[in-house]
Amino acid sequence: QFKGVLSFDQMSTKMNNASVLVACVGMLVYILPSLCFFIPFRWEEERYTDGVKWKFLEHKGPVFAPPYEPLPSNVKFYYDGKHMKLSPGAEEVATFFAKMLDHEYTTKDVFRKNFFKDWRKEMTSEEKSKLTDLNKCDFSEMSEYFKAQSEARKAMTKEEKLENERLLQEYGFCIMDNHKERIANFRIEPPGLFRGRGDHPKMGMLKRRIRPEDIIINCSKDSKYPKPPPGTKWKEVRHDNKVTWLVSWTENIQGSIKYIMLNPSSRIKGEKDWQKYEMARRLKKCVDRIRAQYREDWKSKEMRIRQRAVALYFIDKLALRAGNEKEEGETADTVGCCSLRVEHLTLHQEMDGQEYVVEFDFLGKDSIRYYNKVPVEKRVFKNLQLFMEDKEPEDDLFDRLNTSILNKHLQELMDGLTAKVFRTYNASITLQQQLNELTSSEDNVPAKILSYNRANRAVAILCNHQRAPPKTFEKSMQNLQTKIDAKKEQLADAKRELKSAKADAKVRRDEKSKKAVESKKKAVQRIEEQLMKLEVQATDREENKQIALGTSKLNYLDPRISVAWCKKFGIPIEKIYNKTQREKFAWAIDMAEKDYEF
DNA sequence: TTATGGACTTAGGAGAACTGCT
DNA sequence: AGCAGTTCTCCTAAGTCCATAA
Repeated sequence: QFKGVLSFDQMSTKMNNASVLVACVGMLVYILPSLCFFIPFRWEEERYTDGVKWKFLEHKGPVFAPPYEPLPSNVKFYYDGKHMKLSPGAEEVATFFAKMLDHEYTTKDVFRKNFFKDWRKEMTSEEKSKLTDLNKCDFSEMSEYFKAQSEARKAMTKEEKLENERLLQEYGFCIMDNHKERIANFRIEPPGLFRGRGDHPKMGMLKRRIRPEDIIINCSKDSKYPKPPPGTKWKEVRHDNKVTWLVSWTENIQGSIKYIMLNPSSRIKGEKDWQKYEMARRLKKCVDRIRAQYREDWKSKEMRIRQRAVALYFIDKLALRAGNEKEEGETADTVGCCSLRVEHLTLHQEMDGQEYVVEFDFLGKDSIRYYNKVPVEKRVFKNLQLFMEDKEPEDDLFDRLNTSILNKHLQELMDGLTAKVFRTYNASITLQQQLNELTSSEDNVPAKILSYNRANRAVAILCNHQRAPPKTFEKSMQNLQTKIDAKKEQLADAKRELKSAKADAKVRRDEKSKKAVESKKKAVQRIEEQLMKLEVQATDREENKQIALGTSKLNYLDPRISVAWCKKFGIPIEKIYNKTQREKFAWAIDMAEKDYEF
């Protein structure tokens, strides 16, 4: 259905309404084959088939990390209390460690062990024989030096900004099929020490410097190829128009490939984003059938089918991720639905007055903890007991299931359906329902925005999008409360003044005192509004303490729902989406009318 | 059937930039 | 102007899912 989508070429430039209309009609038409003769000829040339992503691609290549600058001779390194001059290679790696000294992970055993092992590889044989114990290394002068440097840099940011702007203009854009597009990450990742998330077995390892010889360039044959820095060569220049990346290289920690790709505002990303939400809307149409199906499958004679059905129920109900298998010892120990282990669930026949409660406790993506107590249907509960029978805690809960089996099944239920579509679907439908429930047209703008944030928050909670509470949270809450108290006093004063003005006006009965009453009334009103705004702010912030709204907003919520909501309730779109977000969602902003339904 | 590679989306944190207040 | 607090942008790790090889 979504193969060879229509061009969004109008998205990168400023769309005019007429072309948007054409685009919308075009899309609609593409979805309804019966109207195929309607496909405007102008799309013909830009609609690709067979996985072709572009016809023309030209760019300037990546920006490399600045070369290493040796430390000034007065910044010293000490081993066992004695000054020691390091070779340039060893010194560079030492500075990576020194820059992280304030961070907790430099105290972790695994980090130190990995770092020291990789550092020794960069040492001269003489250094290697001398430096045998990391605990005897003193990086503090280096650390101080870098702190001073970053202070100094703050003072001269003007020139730096200018240089950054120049680099952006020169390397930050490419031409893809007649359009100048912003590149997302045109800078090559600088060398440093790898910091995994959570309990990562490779934390502290040396991430090596990427050279032109490591780089594969992708561009069209008939474009001006990017030039490698003088005296160097690219690893390869290829012309693969079945992929969207411009530059790639292999990273040395996991051996995986890294890419330079386009910004979310680009046609190629926007189009994909739109397809994602269209897929979720297709799921909406058949989700009832699928739910009925998996409930039926809970009773299956076959264990693998029961497991599949229970896993799918979790993915649907709890918005869990699919849960691919991971290579042990290569990454932090995290799981998703299909990779859940027995130790991650506790079954409670009865808990807090509810029957059949499942307690989940596991680390998910980015080692974020998922903790939830969920009442489930009796049949699910019984199945879980069955799956857990005679197993060790570290055994797989779904031993007859993996993501590939699950996705194959989903594919049969609906063309193009995979596990992650459920997350998108449930997130978007939740936003829409919550907005319908929470928004009142009588509310003023800040109250409506609070409702929006609450709807957004419901989704973030569903998807378990957490953040570390800001370090200054308690204090800033207190400050806000102080402000509110002050405002309340101010309001009381204003009310008193209004009262006396009224009394005054009753006695005097002249124009001047009437006017005074009016202006006092206005003042009271204004202060009331300000107070209300502050209180709303406080509520919003308190509720948001540990919740990250950004991820769902950016990746799970069909932007057309938000755009429609803004139009319906007269909220300026700027209150919901900042500049970057508006660029990313340009297609939705121009497409969705106030009656859009997900 | 499983393992591996490849391409792409999704994720939270760090630091820069901005805003509003005194 | 300077500061504190908030918001935005950048960074890159960590997922998903598909294709292909063994």
